[in-house]
Amino acid sequence: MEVYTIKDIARELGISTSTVSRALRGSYEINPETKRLVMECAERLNYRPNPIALSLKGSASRAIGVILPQIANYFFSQAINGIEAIAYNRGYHVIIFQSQESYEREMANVQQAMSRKVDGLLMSLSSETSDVTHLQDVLDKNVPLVLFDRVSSELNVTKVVADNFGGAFAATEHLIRSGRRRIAHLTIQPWLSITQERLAGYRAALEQNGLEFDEALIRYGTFGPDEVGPMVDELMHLDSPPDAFFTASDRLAVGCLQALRQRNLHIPDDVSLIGFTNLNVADLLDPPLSTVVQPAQEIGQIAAERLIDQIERKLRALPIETVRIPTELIVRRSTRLEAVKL
Amino acid sequence: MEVYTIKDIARELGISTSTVSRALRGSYEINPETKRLVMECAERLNYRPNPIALSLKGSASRAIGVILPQIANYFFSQAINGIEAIAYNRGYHVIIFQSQESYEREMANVQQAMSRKVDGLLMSLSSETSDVTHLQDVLDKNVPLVLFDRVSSELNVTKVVADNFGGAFAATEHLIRSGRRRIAHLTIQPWLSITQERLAGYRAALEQNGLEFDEALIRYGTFGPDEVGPMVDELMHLDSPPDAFFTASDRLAVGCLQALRQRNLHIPDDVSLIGFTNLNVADLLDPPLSTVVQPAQEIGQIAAERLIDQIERKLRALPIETVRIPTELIVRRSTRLEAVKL
DNA sequence: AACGTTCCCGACATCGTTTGCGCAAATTAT
DNA sequence: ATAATTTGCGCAAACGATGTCGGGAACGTT
Repeated sequence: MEVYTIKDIARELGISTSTVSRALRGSYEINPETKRLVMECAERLNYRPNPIALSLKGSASRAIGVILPQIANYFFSQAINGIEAIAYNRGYHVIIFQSQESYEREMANVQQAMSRKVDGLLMSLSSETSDVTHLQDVLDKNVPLVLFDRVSSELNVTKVVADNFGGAFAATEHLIRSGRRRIAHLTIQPWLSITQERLAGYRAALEQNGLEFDEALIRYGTFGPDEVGPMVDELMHLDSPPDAFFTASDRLAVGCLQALRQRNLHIPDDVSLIGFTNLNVADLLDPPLSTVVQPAQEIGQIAAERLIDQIERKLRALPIETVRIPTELIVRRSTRLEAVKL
Repeated sequence: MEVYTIKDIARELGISTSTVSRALRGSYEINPETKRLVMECAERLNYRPNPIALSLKGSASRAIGVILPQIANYFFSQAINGIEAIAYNRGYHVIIFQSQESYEREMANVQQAMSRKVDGLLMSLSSETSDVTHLQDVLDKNVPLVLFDRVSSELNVTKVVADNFGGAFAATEHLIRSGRRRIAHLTIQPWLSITQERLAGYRAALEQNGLEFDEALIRYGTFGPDEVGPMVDELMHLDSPPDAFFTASDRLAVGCLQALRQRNLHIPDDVSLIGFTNLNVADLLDPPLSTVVQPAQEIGQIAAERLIDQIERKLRALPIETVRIPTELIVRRSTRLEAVKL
């Protein structure tokens, strides 16, 4: 388990380190025979180039940085899984940073990732982030950047997102078709791309079905603890309370389910509930929760692929684009009114 | 957002880099006035030492490596959360590696972590790992190592674990007290420390309550997909089938719940179910799931604290010990027979 | 006046690797 | 046979920071 350097190989073979280095990277100006010897020796000693030294030199560190709000979250942990799988296959390490939904920490994370000389950066923005100059700096330094899930329209980079509009549209339309008319939407910070897209899908479904969009039915969460209960209370005390809840995240869906049950509101008799979530136990809940599933792992995989493509073909600029992954509507009992009649 | 080096400060102040370096680390042999100037300049330029260069030099990299089987797992993602919180507070970065339950990958991860010159290593063993010489190598190189959750008795290092014996004992006793006599135990690979401890707790509870330990009621999972259904089928076709299931992990608990429901076995009328899990939606399941909760985040925190303590007080060897964090039994409807009578 | 101490600070080597340049030997062209 | 080219390889300088020397200036001591 000793760790050998290029020097060891050089000494072993009685040649210079430059020659070893060039031989290992297959330079044309090295004698094929020498190359063979070097390769053989490197193999024998189980030589692995020191990533630290490489990074310091400014060349590839074969590490990509991932900055996201929270690891302990169904969506993100699955996304990381996808990222890690691709990165591993293509020979990259993943260095993970959590912004904890803080703009401050996100900026610090970016700086640290840069000083660790990552070859590229994969990010999902914190909920506090509205200014993206720290990311523009990354781009200015020519470090590839791919955004996923929570993206910013102000940056001209590749983005990988779920079809938030389509998912929200489908969820809302499903609720309308099952007879709901007052559909509340619990969502997160309004300036986030995903919030806006989901809200737009929700609104479009309402309007295309001849229903009025009512701002009073929208609630914006802040990732605080136990914030869903009060929101539900407020909504249920409206003159015209909601008959359905459409939530925009894992946490909100679970919180809402909990709040509704605590208040003895029966689902789906009193109100329907549908979530935008990656909860893999959704069908084991009481009642089984209808959801719009976003393929978190796939989003992570595609984001990682795009990033590594960019890293490796730096010269030939790859097209900047927004990849939109379809979501899937899964109807379960929490929105299935007929089921109640059984 | 420019990034400055020690050279920039040296040039700015017309002094040498050595002086700047020493001034920054408060060496006694630098004129207080010079120190002040350097500090001030560093502050002004927002100087941050380059972690890569530090690592190369062999000194602290202020990064700790975390190697664990899977990120997308309730327990581990919460543990990472705890680790990251402590690491961040104490100025360390966290580099995460997933072994994907593979011994091969775990060894590769260890090598990579070492070549990235992490200051210390935090590990939970893959389910394939029985040989730990790769970790002994780490210790031989004087790199601090702390194991958590899945630990090995063959290594003389600090370990942080849940009270697996106590938790299993409590769960089993609870089942016995509620009238169960044939308690099946679904667990994971038998050579893992947590498996053995939980099994021992289960067995002790049985024997102290005058019940026979029956090997036929034990099933060992392998992290394969959909493996729980067949296990349940086998058990229910025994001459004397179980009247309760005690599962050793998140995945098994959820899988078991699903399997039992698919087979129309009513919980807890037909069989009770209790899990050893960190599922935070356990009380929203149908039925709400009794669990032994292990404080994943706390385990992560304590492990990180111990590791960083070891890193920073390398000289004075800290005591090696096994920290055992209490678990908590939470009884919900899945094991509450009386509740059925409502 | 000559010597020994302190006090500050700079030159240089170092970590592992890459890379520009140059140099000798081997090969080809004249 | 001499000149021009090619081939194969080594030297040394970087990357950013630290640490080992050692040296000059300003003291105090005989």
